[in-house]
Amino acid sequence: MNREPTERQKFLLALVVHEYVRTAMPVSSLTLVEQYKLDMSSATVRNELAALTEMGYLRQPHTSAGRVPTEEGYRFFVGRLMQETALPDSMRHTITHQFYQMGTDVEQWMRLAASVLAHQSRAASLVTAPHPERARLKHLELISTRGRQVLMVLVIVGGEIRQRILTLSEPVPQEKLSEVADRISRQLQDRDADSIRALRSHFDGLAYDILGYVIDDLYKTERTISGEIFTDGLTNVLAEPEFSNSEEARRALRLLEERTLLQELLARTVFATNAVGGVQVLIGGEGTWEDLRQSSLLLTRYGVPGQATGTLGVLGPMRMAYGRTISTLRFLAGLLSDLVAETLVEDEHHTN
Amino acid sequence: MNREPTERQKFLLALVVHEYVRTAMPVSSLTLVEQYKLDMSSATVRNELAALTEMGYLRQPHTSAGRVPTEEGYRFFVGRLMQETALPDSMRHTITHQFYQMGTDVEQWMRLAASVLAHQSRAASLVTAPHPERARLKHLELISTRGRQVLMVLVIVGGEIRQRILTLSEPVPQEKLSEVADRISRQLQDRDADSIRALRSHFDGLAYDILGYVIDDLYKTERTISGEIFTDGLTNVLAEPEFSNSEEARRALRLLEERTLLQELLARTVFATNAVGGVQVLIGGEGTWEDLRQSSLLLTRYGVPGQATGTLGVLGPMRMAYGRTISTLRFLAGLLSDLVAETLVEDEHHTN
DNA sequence: ATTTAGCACTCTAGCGGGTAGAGTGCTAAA
DNA sequence: TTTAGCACTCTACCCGCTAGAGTGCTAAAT
Repeated sequence: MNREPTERQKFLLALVVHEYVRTAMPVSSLTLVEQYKLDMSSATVRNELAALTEMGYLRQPHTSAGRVPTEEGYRFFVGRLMQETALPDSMRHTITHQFYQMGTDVEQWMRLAASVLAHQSRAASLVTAPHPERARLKHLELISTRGRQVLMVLVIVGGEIRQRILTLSEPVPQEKLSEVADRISRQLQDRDADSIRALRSHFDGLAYDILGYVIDDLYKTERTISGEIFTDGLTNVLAEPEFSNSEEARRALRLLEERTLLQELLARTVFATNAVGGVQVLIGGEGTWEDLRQSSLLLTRYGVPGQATGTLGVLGPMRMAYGRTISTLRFLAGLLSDLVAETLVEDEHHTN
Repeated sequence: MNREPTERQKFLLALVVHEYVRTAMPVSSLTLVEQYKLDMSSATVRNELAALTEMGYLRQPHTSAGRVPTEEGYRFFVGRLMQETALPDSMRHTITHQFYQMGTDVEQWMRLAASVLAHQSRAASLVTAPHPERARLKHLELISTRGRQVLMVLVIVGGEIRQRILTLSEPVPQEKLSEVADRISRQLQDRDADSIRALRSHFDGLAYDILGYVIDDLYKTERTISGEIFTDGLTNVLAEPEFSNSEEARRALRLLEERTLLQELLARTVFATNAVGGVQVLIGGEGTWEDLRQSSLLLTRYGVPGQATGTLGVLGPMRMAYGRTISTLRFLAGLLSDLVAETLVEDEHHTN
């Protein structure tokens, strides 16, 4: 069933996908000939479409309807036929400019990335903040609040900040707290949880206790996929005809709402089937994700591998402008990677 | 058209609302008699329903259909007829317990609040974090990163934390930075932006510069309605029949997605028409909000007025279980207010 | 060996008519 | 004032029909 299509068949398959993405209606042989001024008759096209249908790349909603790509068809298109629609240079510049103008606020970057992705792909986007794979201590601060309660602020290499309220066994004056925090900051700077645990025994009572919380928090930082998942363009997917019945829409949106589902998905998808230049393409849920049966999910990682990475994703109908979406993803991933690299270099420099 | 209904008419109006909320189908006179074992005939009910229709509280989708509440009908119901469905004690305890178990992480509180609200109301919920009306400095930290770049961490009374990267005119060693931060923290603790601005001239070069950023950030904190708006239960509203056509669904969800719209709404709604014990009830967009024509929005504030407050909201179809939703809102607002008050007291105590 | 014109065939979307039933409003009696 | 009874209205649904879109196949043309 899946023998290699001829060149002409591949060409026609690409046209069918393109046309179907554009119109959301089954594509007929005559439409193709007229729309793309093909140098052959509709009968010839019909024969070829019949062959593609035989091979499993197209299907007919019913006997007297045009053709629609199957999941297999989309996969073949994305993997073998698609040419990326490069973003116009002006657009790239505008976007780059926006990011650099935004300063160094990670949260703003994430919102902007989500917004750009949603706009360009006309689908729902999701972005996770860059997340250190090994959380290393950059700075510790202890602030006395009331009695035995202390606010612990943990600055992690890369800029992430964690806060937490501790309850100590007895009240400790601010001077003492500052002194301990300062000692820990200086002596354990740039160390990760494991390393701090090994050195913990060198510290006395209060510092020893505090380090317990620090280690705990560093581990927590490594474990959580990311504090927050930024999304945008949810309403885009509701606008698509395949989600007009709203039951399908719910299925898809549930993913974006239930972070646990999403995290599982992200975790399992790192090793996904269809990858184009670092972009994972999940079409129709790949038979595994019931809720995504009608949808496609594109994912890519950005950042500096081994140090801090995050995820960019687009969720939309299977009938999606893969070319434009993938190249947007790639462009944004590159841009964000540069930004992350720069902040890491800054930290690095500080270390030496 | 709006003369006062008789007692019996009010009673029947309440029944119609109740029944329609339950079934989402037009309510007939016979249904009412049977469902609620009324001590009168369907003909009598019919006469009363006709009167209520005349008054504008009910309408008929077509001649031979049952009755459906109008916006006016819902307003009358909420304002005059509704009895709140108190949450069962066991539920209150469970929820309270969850909050106290969660510790002092504000973000977790918000997520939990959004989740509880969405569940209880079976609609979409939105929650903004408690936000100080006057941002007062609690603690300042300056951390050298690379060359002239410095990470400024601002802890604000109430627990909020802001971070920002500054670029100084020349490199400054960490010791000097710490000393300046420490001096500022000690001397300007608990002061707000205005107060710090007045005292700024007492400080020398570096500290003076830094204070500029501090003042700026404090103002920013006061201006932003809240860093983040937490939502949950978006898929609940998609499940409602009135949103099955997806165009309506988009309109409603757009509000929750576009934070600017939402902020405008929150700002203008503080002075809204229909308020029940602190809960603002916006029915059918009150003629102003085109996107909410089919929806109702319930809002309430929580926190300590004049110090730190936040907003709780529920967005759902006009056909909503107002009783349960409002009492849930009230309960949660009280709970969160207590929590906020406690953290404020802690800070207060620390001050003395 | 392909390509293509021609044509019979199939299936859907849409329309009109016809019907059952739900629910009303009204009238007249209780 | 309530209620039984009934005529009336409107919808939802089913049915059959038709126009048209698009196919697959066959046989001729290249």
